[in-house]
Amino acid sequence: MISASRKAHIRNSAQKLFQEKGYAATSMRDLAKEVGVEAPSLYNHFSSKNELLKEICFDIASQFFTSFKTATENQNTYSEKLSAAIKAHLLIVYGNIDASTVFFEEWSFLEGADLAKFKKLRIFYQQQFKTLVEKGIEAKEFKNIDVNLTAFTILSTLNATRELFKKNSFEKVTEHCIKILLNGIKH
Amino acid sequence: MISASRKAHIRNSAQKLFQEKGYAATSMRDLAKEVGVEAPSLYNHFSSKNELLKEICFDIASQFFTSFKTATENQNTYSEKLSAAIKAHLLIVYGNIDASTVFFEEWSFLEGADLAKFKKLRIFYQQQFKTLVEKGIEAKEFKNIDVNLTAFTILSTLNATRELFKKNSFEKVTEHCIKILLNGIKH
DNA sequence: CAAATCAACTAACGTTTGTTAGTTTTGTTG
DNA sequence: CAACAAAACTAACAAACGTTAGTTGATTTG
Repeated sequence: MISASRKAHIRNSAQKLFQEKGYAATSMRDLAKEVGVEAPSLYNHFSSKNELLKEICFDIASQFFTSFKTATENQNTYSEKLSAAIKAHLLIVYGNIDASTVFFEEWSFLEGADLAKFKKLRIFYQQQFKTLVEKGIEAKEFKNIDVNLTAFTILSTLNATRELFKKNSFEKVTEHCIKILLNGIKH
Repeated sequence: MISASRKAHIRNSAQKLFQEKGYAATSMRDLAKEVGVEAPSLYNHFSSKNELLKEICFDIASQFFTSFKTATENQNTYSEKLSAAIKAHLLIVYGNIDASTVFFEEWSFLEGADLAKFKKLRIFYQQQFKTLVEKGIEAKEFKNIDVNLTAFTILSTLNATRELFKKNSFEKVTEHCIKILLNGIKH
């Protein structure tokens, strides 16, 4: 049981509990019990409860960014780019349901500079979707709809899919989201 | 300062704080400070912290149900019924942003029988939207899409609008939601 | 094999938590 | 205005909180 995997195991347990009960309602003793250890032992791996949250949030954030970039850069039309971005986003959610939930629901418990930095990342990610919609409108691929509202709607729909993946396959959910969201905006 | 309005004032403060910081992270002393009183005084009006949450959640739930019913029963087509239901839902959200947020985000902190009852209400409300979509498909007004996924998508989009109302008018958001959501499913 | 590092442990700290008990003040009503 | 009820107060409770200190046993490294 080497150090890296132990740390990862603790983080996985934290993701699970934060997702299940929320950050504030999860105590370090709850987490310790889940890991199978006494609470103070956790501090050999993480300096604080909030650092645990920080690592979870920023790690998955970077996955969303990477996935978005590689998915969109190899597409031609904005319709295709948006489809690819949606699919890429959902792939990360599907593969990291616990962490995604923490990312969407618990980030507000980040503190100080971490919180500020996280907010900026979030806005920037949303901006990427907004830009896609904007350029799609310019290219006459999309209807002339409100860009802010549309980008927001797309992301909030995607974020809600965590719930759907419990009972539906990745393919089915993805297909449905792309269909619903793109039909609403395409010419 | 009569009893009823005092109680309402406490509940409003609780809604605000629960929405802002979450139920678990809001202490009775936080709430007391917001109300302008000492913590034990709150127990003259509510028997526990959880009862406060219960009243908030079930009160707004009944508003959603009433609003849905009166909105849909006077419409002819399923397209119109769904539009009316969306608008009715958004009207409640718009008029009760704090309570709606608590309803959507903090209900899981309900305890025992309240929690079980609330879950049933939630499923039933979702079922109403599902039925609307189902009948719309039967009547050939809507495409032959997955009913569960569609009902879920509609509601999660509507629930996310809390955020939008901070920067956009009721009319603009409502119009946008109806357009996006109905265009995605109409023939 | 000794030295050093790592990761667990127990004990305990100071705070904050929801809540109760008992008392005093405020406001209403006969 | 006296009597009563409503709603505030102070003091305090036991439990749970995040975290620190100091120690012990296991594992890795020179």
